[in-house]
Amino acid sequence: MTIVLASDQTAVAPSQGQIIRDVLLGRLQRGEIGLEDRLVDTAIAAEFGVSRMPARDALKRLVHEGYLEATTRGFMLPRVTHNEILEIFDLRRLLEPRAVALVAQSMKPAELTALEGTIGDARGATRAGDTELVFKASERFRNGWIAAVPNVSLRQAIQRYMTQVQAVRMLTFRDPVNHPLIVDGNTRLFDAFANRDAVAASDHILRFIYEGERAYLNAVKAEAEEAQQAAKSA
Amino acid sequence: MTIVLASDQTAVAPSQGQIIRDVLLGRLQRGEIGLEDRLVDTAIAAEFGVSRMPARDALKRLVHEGYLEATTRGFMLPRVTHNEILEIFDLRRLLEPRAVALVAQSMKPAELTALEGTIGDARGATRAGDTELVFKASERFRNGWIAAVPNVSLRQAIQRYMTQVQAVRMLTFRDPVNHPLIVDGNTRLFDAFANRDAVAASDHILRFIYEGERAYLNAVKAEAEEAQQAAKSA
DNA sequence: CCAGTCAAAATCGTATACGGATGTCGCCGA
DNA sequence: TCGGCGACATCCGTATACGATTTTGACTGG
Repeated sequence: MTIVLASDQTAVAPSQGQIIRDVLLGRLQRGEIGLEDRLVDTAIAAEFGVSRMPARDALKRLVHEGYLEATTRGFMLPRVTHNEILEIFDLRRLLEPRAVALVAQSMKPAELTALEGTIGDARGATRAGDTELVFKASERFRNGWIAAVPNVSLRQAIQRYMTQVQAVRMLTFRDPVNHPLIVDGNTRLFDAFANRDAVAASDHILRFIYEGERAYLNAVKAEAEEAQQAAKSA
Repeated sequence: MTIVLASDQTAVAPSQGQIIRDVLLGRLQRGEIGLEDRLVDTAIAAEFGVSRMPARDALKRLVHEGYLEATTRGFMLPRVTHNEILEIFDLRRLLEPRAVALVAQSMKPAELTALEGTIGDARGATRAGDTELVFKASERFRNGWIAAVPNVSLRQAIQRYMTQVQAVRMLTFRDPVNHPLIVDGNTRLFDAFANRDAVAASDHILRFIYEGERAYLNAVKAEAEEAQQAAKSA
């Protein structure tokens, strides 16, 4: 897999700010930055051995990309509202069926093989009951097919809300009941890719998104009940 | 109309960079910056009476928003490729039918009245043959309904590609044949809004986008033939 | 012991400065 | 006269520094 930049083909010399931004984005996407963490430019600068400017640059860019939120005291993860999450499910239903259809028609054997590996990993991890690994494998599967979306604008539109999806995903993953649903959904999607069946891919992802929404709503309900129980017992 | 910021409710003190960015964006959207113009941070800084930092900040933000392109020698208008334009038409067909359907169901009387004004302006300008005014009115119509999209995430996804749409629109507007098509399309869409007819709104915008794509392809073909003519006569 | 006030720390936004890369222009030779 | 080469100008990225604002924490008075 070659490194592909956002909009250009020749990467002469990525600036420090760019490098830092990429590293931070990786951490954000891997969930290494918690809701309570505050990212401060001076700290980032010290870590990377540069001045505040490239660090600030990276932070401001991440804010603009929607990955962070600027506060009066450092940069933090944006607080995603319940409503926003429902909006994003709606948006996903518009974009992703077409995206996977295009992928099904254009996927190269090498990409297919890479995806197959993540499916196997997820299956193994589910049997072993390793939540963390199921999560990682499913994330790699998703990132894999998104990277294969041939319509660049469509791909970028999908990637915009990836962090929020990631957050929701982390919530629903806490209930192991959802693990087989996710693995099965991914498997069906993969089979559609392998068969170059664009229609099946669309149908599967749509069903998958609806299932994800239901799982999210269940998780929210469970959390609310839990809070109520705690309040009652106190 | 109250001033609503991108993501927050309280505007304590917009930074210089923010102000400059807004001013430059206005110029870009009004077409005051040509394809050959190079925006340089020192010049911007001098114009606004600040240092390079806020100017650079504004420029980099505009780059990230897709309004500008960073070169080794200043910031310029991005060169949108033919392929990218076709991709965006595809994306529009996915997002905008749903968006206008939601608008049709949720539009407030005040917003409707504002849109009605732009329709009237466009009709008048078409009769008068004033390309510039038709363009402006149609732009205000589009911005008007986009602002009324209740799903914030969906709205932002649409706004992301607005500059590119704007560029294409400017190209197709050069042929007055397209003016009545545009005005009629907007009128049909407006009627659907007025009748709260979500289905009709979806259908109209979809047809409108297809017409837009055809007009774009015709404009490209016409341009190519023109270039050929010029080459032959030379 | 608690509340109010004020000072200090933290952090952001901006200013100024320097080095490096890249494009441009003029000069020189064929 | 035209092409190649080198010095200069331009502009970007980054470093360092300073003032403003907001939060935190301690100190004092009730």
